[in-house]
Amino acid sequence: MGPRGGPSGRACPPGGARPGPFGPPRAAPRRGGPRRAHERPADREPHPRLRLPRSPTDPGRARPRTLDLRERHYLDGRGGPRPRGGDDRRAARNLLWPRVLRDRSVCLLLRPDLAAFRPFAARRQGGADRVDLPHREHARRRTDTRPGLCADRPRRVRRRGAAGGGSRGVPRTRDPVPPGADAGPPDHQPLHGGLARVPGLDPGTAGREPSPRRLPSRPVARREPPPPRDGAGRPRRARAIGTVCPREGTLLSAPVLPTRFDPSEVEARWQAEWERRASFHAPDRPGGSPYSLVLPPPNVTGVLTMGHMLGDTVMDILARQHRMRGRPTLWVPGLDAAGLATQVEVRRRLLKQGTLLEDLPRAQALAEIEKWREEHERRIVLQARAGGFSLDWSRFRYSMDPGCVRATREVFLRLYRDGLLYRGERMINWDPKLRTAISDLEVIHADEEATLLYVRYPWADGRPGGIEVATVRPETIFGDVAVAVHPEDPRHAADVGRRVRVPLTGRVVPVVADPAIDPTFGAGALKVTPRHDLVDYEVAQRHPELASPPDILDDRARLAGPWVPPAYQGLEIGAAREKAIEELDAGGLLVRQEPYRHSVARSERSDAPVEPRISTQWFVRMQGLAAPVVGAVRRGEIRIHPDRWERTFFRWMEGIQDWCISRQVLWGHAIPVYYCQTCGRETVAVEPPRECAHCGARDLRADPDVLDTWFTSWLWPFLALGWPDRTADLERYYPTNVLVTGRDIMFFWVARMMMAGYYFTGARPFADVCFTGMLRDAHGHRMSKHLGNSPDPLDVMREWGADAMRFGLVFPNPTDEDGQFGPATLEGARNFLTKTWNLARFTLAYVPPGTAAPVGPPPIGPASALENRWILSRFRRTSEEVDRALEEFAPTRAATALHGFVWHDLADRYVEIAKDALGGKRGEAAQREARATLLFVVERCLRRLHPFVPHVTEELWHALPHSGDLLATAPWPAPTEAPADPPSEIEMESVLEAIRLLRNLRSEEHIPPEMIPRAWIRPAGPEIARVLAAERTTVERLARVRGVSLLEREAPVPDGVGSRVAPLGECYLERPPATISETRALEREREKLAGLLAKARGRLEDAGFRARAPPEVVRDVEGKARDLEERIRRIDEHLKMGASPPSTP
RNA sequence: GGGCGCGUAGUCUAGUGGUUAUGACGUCACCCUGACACGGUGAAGGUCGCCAGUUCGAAUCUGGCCGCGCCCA
Repeated sequence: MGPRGGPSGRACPPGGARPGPFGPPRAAPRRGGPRRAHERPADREPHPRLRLPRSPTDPGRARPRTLDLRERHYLDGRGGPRPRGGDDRRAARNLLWPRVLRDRSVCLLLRPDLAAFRPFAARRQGGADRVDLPHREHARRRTDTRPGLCADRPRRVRRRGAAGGGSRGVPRTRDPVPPGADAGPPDHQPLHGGLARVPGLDPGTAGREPSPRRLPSRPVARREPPPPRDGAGRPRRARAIGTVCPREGTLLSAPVLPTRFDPSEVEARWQAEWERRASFHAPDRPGGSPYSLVLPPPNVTGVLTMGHMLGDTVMDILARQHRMRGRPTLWVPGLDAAGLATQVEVRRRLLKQGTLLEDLPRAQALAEIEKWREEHERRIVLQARAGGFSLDWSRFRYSMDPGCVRATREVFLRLYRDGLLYRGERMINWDPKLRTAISDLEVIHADEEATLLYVRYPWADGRPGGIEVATVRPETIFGDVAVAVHPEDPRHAADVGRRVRVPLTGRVVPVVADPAIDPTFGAGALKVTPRHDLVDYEVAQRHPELASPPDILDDRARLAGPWVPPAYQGLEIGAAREKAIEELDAGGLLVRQEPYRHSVARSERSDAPVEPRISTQWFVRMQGLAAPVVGAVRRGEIRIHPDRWERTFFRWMEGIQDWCISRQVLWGHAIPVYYCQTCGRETVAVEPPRECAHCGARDLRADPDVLDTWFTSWLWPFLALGWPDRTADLERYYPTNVLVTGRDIMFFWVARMMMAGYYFTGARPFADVCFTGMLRDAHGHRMSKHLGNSPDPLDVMREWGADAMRFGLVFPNPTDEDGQFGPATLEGARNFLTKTWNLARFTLAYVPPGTAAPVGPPPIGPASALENRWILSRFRRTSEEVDRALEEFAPTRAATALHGFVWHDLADRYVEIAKDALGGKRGEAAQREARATLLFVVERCLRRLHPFVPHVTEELWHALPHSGDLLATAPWPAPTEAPADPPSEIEMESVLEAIRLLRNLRSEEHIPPEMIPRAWIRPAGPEIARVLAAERTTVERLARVRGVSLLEREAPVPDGVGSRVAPLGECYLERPPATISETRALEREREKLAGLLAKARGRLEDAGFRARAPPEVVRDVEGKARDLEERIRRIDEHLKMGASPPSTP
């Protein structure tokens, strides 16, 4: 399928140098103008060998209509004002560039014999629609293409025409890169060897739907590329890397990468390849020191959210980095059944179909839940795989698999035997909707509006008046056993011991004193309802003389029980409350009502108001379990990152309450307790017993309850490795190294895992805990499924790619704080990946065929080019920062360092500076050194970036010379590889500052783009002078100036120049005659410097400063002040000069 | 109510006592420049929440206040 699948586009237009439709408006002055006269017309023509054969399916006709429009425009488009406004532009662009045309990048082979690259071509199958398009068209130009909007084109043309037509401006030579050592025969080894036909490229396992472009069976409707342009009209986008040296006929035979990378294709391919090679399968017998972590098993309740992706990305960064460091690395995936939570979801789904889960027979209900689990497990696994996370899927665990069942029961038995479990009647949180006990942690408190009622409880002895009681829950009045006041409350001192009649019931109860009563609340008196309020319960405990009441609410929170009058029996709370208020009012006992805001406890799962209720449940005694953990964290045996959360952690651990572990729900691990119907005692066993352990009777009844889902989860780090068996994995990979999770489950899970780890294995379950923040959407709102603002990670990955998602998650928001995540974040990440991609394309263009993989930096000495010394030194510093940040669990810092280095130091500065040397303009030795430096730094950047963005780096790494099978298993380079060279950084600063100053002047003086002005610099010191003299050509090229002269200290200021004063020295730039001097910038600069000088002088005049500040600081400030004075003096000179009209240069 | 944390350009963010306060997004201007317009160059934009204190010197340390968030009750 080579030719068919191969590029249908062309590297360069096949036609001759005839004036294309783009020709007249733009090309004539610029390219056809006199300054290009030395070029043969054929220069814009590709070398014959660069021309690609037309694919048989490419008839080379039938131009899309849109392109005709475009053409017409360029033919006749002139005159009129330039349209403004993004919408117009966008509309025009959309009209003219159907998405498929715009987004598909160039895919070119610059080699005629496509057969040699069949694999590559095959992989790019579907490239049929990848036409060689000018989609880099400037937005404005696109606008121009709309008939009638063509507008201002002439304005530009006029200007250019003026510049180009006259003798103004300096002809810019555009020497092509001369052939270097790479001018040899195009026998570069095929890249991507063997990867094209990855057998396991199964979209299912790869977690991604196949891109239609990759479907081989269906030839995509061909889009004809735009007509060949030549000269200036030729769409620039059509350029491919290989054309860097077309004139010499040098062919870089490497398959040219498209200008952007296509994540859907690249990512699925590498995921399949990693899987095929079992790259993430942890060795069963690891040598060296293993690195292990468990994936916090997501709940089958739903699917993965962006929050999961954040944690997973952080874990993957750590895992991949350690794997590259050569440590046998195990990352265990898993899934949590999340009993109650899942059951609630299944119940909700069935309810929509009109079925009540509770009505189904047990087996059928469980089958429904199982169905749910299957569906969601599939989805979750798909999502996790699509992210490219380096999980060892062969070790996948599910919290309800047989091993987990056994482990959970063993743990129960052990705690029971050790006396840490008890069954008791205590006040627990009751969810009346789900009709189960829940733990304290599953209760959410939130402020809600309510009405506070003041109810008069009349004296029992019939005297007038009574005691005023404030309550928001009048319906619980039937459960009252007393009225309580604070013992030191003078208002009620006389009332204690008297008796009152409970309204609506007539029961007589005492007034008691109790210190728990808040005398400032309401009227200072509270009704005591022990069975339905924790505080009241405790009050009642302290007053054993009070009656012990029955429940007044049933398990659905309806009024019931012997103390409830018939009229209220069976009423829901709300109805009962209304009725009570009505009757109290009617009876004249309702003194007043006022609005009241108070905290209401609701169930996390059902959102129903939680009823405190006395109930018989199983509990774990936590205090003994917590003690060793607190000690361990204090000793630093387990470290929490960021460490400020330790305080919160300790506070909770020290006030820890017993854990209610039994749940009255359908789904979960059964409580392994059996009650003997004969002797009444309980038998606890891992395997269901046949007879009572105490009396041997066979009449056993299993406990009907199940265990809290966290009762299994808290075992996860060792359970996932095979505990309680002494498996090989457990031996070798436990304790694990790190746990990464959200802070929201610090108590639920993290703290309990620590307790379980120490108690059951005698060891810490992990050495470090790393908390991630919550994600917020672009508006700053918390991402939640509830709000519907949390996108499905699969959608995000489909649109942006897994790598962009991953990078967007850790950059730029700190991972341990709440971070914003939205399209802007993703766009930034994607742009960075595109930048990296193009940096590699650029490198590829300058890497001679057959270049060996870089083993280390090229030998660099004092004679080496400054930019090479500088970039290596910068890379050294960046590498150190990356390693340090990762060690400190700060992936954001590492990502930021890499982002800044790759984009700004490497791409913006180094590459621009080194272009001359790379192209061979500075001689062969310089070229060799530059190429070796570039290749080394780029290759090492790919390695360091790999844990963050594994797919794109793997792809690029294979395209560049490399040694080894996979980047995923390539060694992590040591930062010390590259030499640190601080002087080079100082020197380069001068060069960069000179460039910046001149560019700045250029911009301020409105120097037209085509003008290359002369420049002068008066360096501030000999060292700067030396550097600038040595790097003069670099400054000239990057600042687009010519003939930089270094002025002596007293040399006069050249005439007709714009000027700038800076620490570097003074810069002057020739300006076009018509330009009026811009003094504003100078004045602004002077103002700023004067402010700084005043500040410095103030400090120097301060006797205290001179006396107490360290001498070096004083010297520093003195130097600074002198420097500032000098610079101000010079600015003043310039301003004086500027006042007189400049002479013509 | 108690505790913890956070307030730095329009937005997000770096910054552990001496910096001309970092970077990104956004804005404005110019530009297709032989890797990249998902790009390049330049510019504008800051009372470092407010008030006091410590210090020769505070975005940075202390206290108070204001605002926001989280956890716990």
